[in-house]
Amino acid sequence: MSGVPELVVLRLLAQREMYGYEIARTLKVLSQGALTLGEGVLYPALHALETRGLLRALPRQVEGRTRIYYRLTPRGRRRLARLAANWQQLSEGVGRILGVADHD
Amino acid sequence: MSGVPELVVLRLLAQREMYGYEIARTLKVLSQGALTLGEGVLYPALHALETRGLLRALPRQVEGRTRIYYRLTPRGRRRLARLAANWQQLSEGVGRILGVADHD
DNA sequence: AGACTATACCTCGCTGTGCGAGGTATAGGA
DNA sequence: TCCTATACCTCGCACAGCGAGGTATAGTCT
Repeated sequence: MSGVPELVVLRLLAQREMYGYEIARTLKVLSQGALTLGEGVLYPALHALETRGLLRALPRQVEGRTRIYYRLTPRGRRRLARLAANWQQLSEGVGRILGVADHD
Repeated sequence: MSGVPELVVLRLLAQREMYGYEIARTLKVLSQGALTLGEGVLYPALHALETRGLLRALPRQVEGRTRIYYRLTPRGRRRLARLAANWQQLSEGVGRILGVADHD
């Protein structure tokens, strides 16, 4: 399947550590609304990524609320590279098919 | 989700009518292997699209074998337009996220 | 004749993703 | 007091995607 949520989460965390709610907001802004991860997608995804050893969780108290920051592990970084390459391929493949003008 | 199989099938059929096996081969070639629809994906997808009125089936006998050609209906054409636009948005959104150099 | 490959269709059943809906709790403004 | 924003969470459904397997014909090679 697409694996888009996993891909974009890893990509954001490759730049700097972020917490869940922040990731959701950032994705919405960056993609200009084209890619909105609901919390029912995001949080389970983060937990799965952590369990699989691609992220490390760093809980912190900020202004009376708990934030769980996530940081990419080396394995996570490798995984990101693979997923990004896959996406690139898929994206180009689909683009090529959408773009065929007339092809015997 | 992505809906990529549906999208590319509709796109191919928007050019000319094709039969299942041909669609599979064509996709493989056009996408340069990046997008291979297994028969377990393709045939059920074609049936679903026909049931939903997006395709019309045209069985023909060719050299002793049955081929089922599919042709896009007007509804199918409209559906394709919507899916293509969605894909464009998603693709650009993901691209923007993957491409962020440094953002703070 | 027998075996194998390519063409051409099909179904069944699993897996896992994606997702909405709902739930908890704190801080702060109206 | 109530509502909104922040910040986390889980449950359970729906459904796509996919492999594996099955049928049948035509042609080729041995």
